[in-house]
Amino acid sequence: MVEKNTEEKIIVAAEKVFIEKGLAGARMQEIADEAGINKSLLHYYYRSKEKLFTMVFKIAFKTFAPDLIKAFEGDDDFFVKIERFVFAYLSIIDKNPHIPVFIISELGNNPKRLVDIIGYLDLNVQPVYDAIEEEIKKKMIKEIEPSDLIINVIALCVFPVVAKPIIKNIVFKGSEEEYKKMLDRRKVEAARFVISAIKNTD
Amino acid sequence: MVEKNTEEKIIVAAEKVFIEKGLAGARMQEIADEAGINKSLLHYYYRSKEKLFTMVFKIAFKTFAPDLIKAFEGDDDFFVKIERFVFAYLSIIDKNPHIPVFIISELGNNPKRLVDIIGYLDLNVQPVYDAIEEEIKKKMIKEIEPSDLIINVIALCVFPVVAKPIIKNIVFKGSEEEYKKMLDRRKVEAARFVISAIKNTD
DNA sequence: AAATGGTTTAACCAAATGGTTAAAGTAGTT
DNA sequence: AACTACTTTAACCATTTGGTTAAACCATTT
Repeated sequence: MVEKNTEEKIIVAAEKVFIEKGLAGARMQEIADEAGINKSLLHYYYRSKEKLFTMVFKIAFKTFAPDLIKAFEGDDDFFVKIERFVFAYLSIIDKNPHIPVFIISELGNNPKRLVDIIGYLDLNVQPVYDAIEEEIKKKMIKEIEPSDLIINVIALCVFPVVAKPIIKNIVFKGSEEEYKKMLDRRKVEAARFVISAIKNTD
Repeated sequence: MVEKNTEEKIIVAAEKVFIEKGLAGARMQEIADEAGINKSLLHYYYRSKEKLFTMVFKIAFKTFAPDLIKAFEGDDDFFVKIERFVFAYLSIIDKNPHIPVFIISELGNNPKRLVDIIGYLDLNVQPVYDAIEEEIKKKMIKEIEPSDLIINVIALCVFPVVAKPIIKNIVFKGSEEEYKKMLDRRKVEAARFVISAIKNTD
């Protein structure tokens, strides 16, 4: 048991409830219960549901904005960079498997929310674009739109987790074990798949 | 204006509202308004919100369960099958871009819902597995777990749509046009990417 | 003309919900 | 001892929400 102050306890509880039920489905009482406090105190710290939600959402989003830029700087081989990124990103997802669905759901209900957040994080994808274009110029990889490549890499990481119920039940006939094995395999195989797709064979 | 009976009008209206707001966020009054009827009549046809939602969800899910089996039967070249599937599936998504997020969201909130549905649709993925394994045996494609390949193909189709707000705002800096161009490109490029990844070069 | 099934109106209800208020208690600080 | 910040209790409130009921209306069919 780690001692936590009330503010933190509330955030942790709110995260849990919001991620599980969404903004509309979550109840302030449930968040208070989960935090082991009462509703009055909850409102004492965070004036409204909307404000509390916004905090939680921002935290969740920050956790998941992949640090693409960081992964792609440095002198390492481009393919090694991809391998490292996929492994790192899938490891984060492993630890927080419900966050991607949460973000996608709430952004689906209210895409405007993102506009506020973008300001806080400075996400400049240009360096990654440049790195990809350089590899193309050097004929190390095939011609591809940089944005397409980025989207593909992230898709191969995120989709298996957001579609878990479907994949687990239809592809793996309900086996949690088979599903987990697939996710684990993917930490290496997703990068292999991508590299194999773009590597130049001239 | 096509004349519709009330039952249909309700389903159409319910689809719209549920997809937009989710189960918890949708209001029966709003559905009634959208259908141009009153709440009494709404309950006259569909006794409860939950029942109406279940109907809508099943319809949405059916629309989106990709007909993998159909796409992979026949004598055509395996790579042509992939190309055809990707094109067809992305075209369906084009026409109903909000359904994937809807399914993922609601399944995230209540994964049990899927178990009911699976009975209705007979989804046997075995033939697709077999087809993939045969290609591997014939050394036409590289070694890959069939389930991984299936997941990858669908990920490359679905993810760009479910993550639209993020992709549009971060990758394409808010440009709807650039985003749409990417989706269109993908109808051909996603298959190219996959084929390039798995084609054997021995 | 009577019966039928769909439709409207409008009032109604119980429960839930986000949020408030006020008064009292507690622990540490000055 | 007084002050401060945090915490609890518990009552309270306005609004919303899913759902019901009953009476009347209307068009078609019998």
